Amino acid sequence: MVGKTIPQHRKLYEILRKHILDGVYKEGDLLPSENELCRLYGMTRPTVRQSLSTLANDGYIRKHQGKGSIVHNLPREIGILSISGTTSAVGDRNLKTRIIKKPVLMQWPVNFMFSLTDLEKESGCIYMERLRLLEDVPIFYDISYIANINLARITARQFENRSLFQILRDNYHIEIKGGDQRIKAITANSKINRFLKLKKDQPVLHLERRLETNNPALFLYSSIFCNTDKYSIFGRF
Amino acid sequence: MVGKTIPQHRKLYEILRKHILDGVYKEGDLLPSENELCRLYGMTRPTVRQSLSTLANDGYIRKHQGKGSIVHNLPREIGILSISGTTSAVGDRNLKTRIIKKPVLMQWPVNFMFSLTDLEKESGCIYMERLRLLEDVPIFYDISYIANINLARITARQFENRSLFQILRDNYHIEIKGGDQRIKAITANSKINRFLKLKKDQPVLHLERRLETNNPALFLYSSIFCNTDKYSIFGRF
DNA sequence: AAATTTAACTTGTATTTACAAGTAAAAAAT
DNA sequence: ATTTTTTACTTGTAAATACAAGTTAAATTT
Repeated sequence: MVGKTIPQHRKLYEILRKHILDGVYKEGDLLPSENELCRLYGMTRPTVRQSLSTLANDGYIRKHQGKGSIVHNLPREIGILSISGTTSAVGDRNLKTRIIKKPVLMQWPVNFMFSLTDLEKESGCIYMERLRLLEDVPIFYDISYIANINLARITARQFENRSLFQILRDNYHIEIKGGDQRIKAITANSKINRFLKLKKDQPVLHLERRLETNNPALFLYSSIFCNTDKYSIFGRF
Repeated sequence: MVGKTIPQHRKLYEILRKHILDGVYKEGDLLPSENELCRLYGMTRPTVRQSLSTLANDGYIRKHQGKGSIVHNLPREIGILSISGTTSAVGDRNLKTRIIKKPVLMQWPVNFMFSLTDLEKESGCIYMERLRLLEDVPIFYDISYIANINLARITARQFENRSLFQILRDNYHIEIKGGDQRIKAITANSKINRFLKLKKDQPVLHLERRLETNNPALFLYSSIFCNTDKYSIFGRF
């Protein structure tokens, strides 16, 4: 029932993306030509072109008419601007998660940062707070809100060092489709200051994000406080 | 010589985009189906699909298999995250530009924020500083750097209340193709403080951007300080 | 009346074919 | 030797076709 066939263009996308990330194709390299990829992977050109188009959109390559597709695998730093989750952005390697408040079911806050649908308001809100550490240095303080729509037993699950996205995907078949966010520079309150181990009056990046999922009624909200002293937030467009 | 034919899929993209921005299709509306667009504009489905795919990538619509393409024209606030220039992002209406330092040709700063090619280093750098005001409130302090490559007489041009991108497009046929940026929350120095009329110790958003153009050797660099007290930086992904 | 099935839509995937346009290097002419 | 032209690549655009898969509402059955 869950077993869906993965389209060919997606397969090739994943293969090429992995090769780029693994360094098989390096920054500035030309990818094999479209016709060559057709031969190599037994696909037709429109299919290959769809893979390359997605790669270009995601910033992994840049296409040049008459020349080819050039790898553009910049160091991504903390790329949470264009990529869905903190985990996939940084790369799971050195990012640890510490749960500050375990997920609980509660009412939505008054004057919530985004406007909510009636269904969301009725369903109530699953709330949690997590601290994300990069090489044992606290970088993100992450407050998450999800409407309690078809998420049975979620408050009982194990969140430690596991991505929220991963849990939603594995247990509830929920995928992130896109979203939008607002960014501000603020002075943190004492609680954020304590958790992020900030110096006095150190400015903090504040992100308010609304993520859309494959369930049109279900959104993920998060309020993220980010220490940008050592690391930058990085994005491509 | 400059007159290039615009592809059909691009034409349809522009038409639909304009209709969305003008409110012909409103937030939540279904666009005409792909087959209907084929009939309406005399194109085949792959061509129509290319237009819709670009619209979806740019965040104007969201596609749903079996349902259709749904308009997704959120208010974009100050969307300089995903859109190329400050002007196009905010909408030219209320954004004024005040020149602080007129463009001059100079050497690149030592320890420049991005790594430069040898050609860029040799060419020297066109430097300028501008203040951007939204409804007469200073919002952005914008420091721009461009390599002096085929930009004859640029230091003599009129920049007041004209987008840098517009000048480059109109006079030099340079288009922005993409780019990347880093974002930090910082405490501004006294100069930035003065121009942005900040309160004491008010945090400021700092963006360092590198924009790529249709000339593979030419990049636009800018260091932008942004007062996010009243407005947020906005982005879609 | 309610539940189920069917039919008529929608977008998604994929192939095949053809030519246009840009790039770069080899070949030819100067 | 240098310049120009040709050639052989590359990606871009576009059409015609076919079927898969998701959605919705009408038709049918229960």
